[in-house]
Amino acid sequence: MNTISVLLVDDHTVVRSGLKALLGTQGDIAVVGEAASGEEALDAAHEHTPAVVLMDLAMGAGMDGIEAIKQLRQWNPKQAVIVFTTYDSDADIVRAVDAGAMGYLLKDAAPEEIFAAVRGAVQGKSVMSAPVASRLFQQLRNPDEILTPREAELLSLLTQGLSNRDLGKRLFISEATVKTHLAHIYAKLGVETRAAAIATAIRREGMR
Amino acid sequence: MNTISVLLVDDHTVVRSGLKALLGTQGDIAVVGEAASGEEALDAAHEHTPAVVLMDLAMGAGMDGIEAIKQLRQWNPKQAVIVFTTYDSDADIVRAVDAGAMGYLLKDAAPEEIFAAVRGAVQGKSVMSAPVASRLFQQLRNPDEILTPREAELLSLLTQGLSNRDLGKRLFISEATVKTHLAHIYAKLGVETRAAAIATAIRREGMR
DNA sequence: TGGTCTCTCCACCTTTTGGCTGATACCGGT
DNA sequence: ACCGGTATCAGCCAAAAGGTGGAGAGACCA
Repeated sequence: MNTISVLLVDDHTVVRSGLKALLGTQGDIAVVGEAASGEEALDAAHEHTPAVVLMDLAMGAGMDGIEAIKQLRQWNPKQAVIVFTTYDSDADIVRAVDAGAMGYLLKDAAPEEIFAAVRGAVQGKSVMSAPVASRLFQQLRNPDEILTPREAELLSLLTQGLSNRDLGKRLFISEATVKTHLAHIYAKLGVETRAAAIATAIRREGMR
Repeated sequence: MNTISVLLVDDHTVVRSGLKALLGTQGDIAVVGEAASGEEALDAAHEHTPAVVLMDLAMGAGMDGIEAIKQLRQWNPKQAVIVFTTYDSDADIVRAVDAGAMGYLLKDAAPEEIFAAVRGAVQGKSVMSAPVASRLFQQLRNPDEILTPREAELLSLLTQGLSNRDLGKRLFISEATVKTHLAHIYAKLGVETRAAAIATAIRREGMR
């Protein structure tokens, strides 16, 4: 059996060494490189061509994890990337999967889970922590059930092409509140601009 | 027969006096007020409650004609408004009709045409200059045939929620060019934001 | 040849959005 | 009595979008 080359990407040195030690216990897994930022990750991936990239989403400065995943996959569409992060926000999961992540592990995952994810990734299998999987599943089934009534109301008006100012007037709330609601809506829909939110909402049937 | 009260709105004094003299020759038409801006128009309309408002679309400072029409109609939904302007751009026509204009005359219209428009307006009839009518008709029949191929291409990508930068990259043109195309698209669709353009485009069937 | 249309680009300026942080308040369930 | 979710608002800052006006190149047609 071939050994699986792994690239670790995390801005915390301690996490990297911990992972390295952990993965080192497995005969068929070898850490071939480390990176502390998205930029470094790209360089390292080009240099070492690892079979699997284990990536933290939250990175201090520069390119964030999502962007790094996108670019990794752009450079090599077959690159297996596993997200290994502390948080399990709905939006992050969707965006990571969207960007092309093969797996999604929380940092409190059991060692066996991590090994399984790495081995699965090289075979094209998607492995994710149980809580993550259930969230993703729920999200895919009824994506907007998670919007609060107020948010849905706003989204509906948004599809009419109203500006923040107009939305505020229409709903008798301040522009600041409108912005807050919008930020929440974007996060839940997994988009980052009002344009994309409108496109998503309208195509999501019924809202036309 | 009752005399028809008319409010003139135009930022050019000469145009107002010319119109006033012209309308004065008709026994059944009386100019009851004049305004040089959108704001003044609203005040004057509240004060004089004219049967018909003759409004120039292009007004130097402050509220533009379209907005003035909207507000006039909001205050009194039965207010008859006739647009009396120099230009006959497609977008202006659509937007004015949308805002609730009863008629649309070009400034080179024959006196009889103007009289007819005023008399027609109080009866709820829509009167417009021939060239304007034909444009409007064409626009209503196939609203996007007027988009150039390149513009249609851009609009299609726009509905995917792309940013100007992304659009530029995708089409191999500069962001400046993207903005130019967008401005043209907005004008042709009769909207003023990308959000509204997306909503319009997607709902316009087929583009989903 | 001259006019019109389309596509391309630029600079300058204003307004709108979006990201981030933090705060208050009400409700409902543990 | 405390906590999580919802809804409300503020201020600051950076990025994106929109408005205006101008300009050149190529196509096409009268």
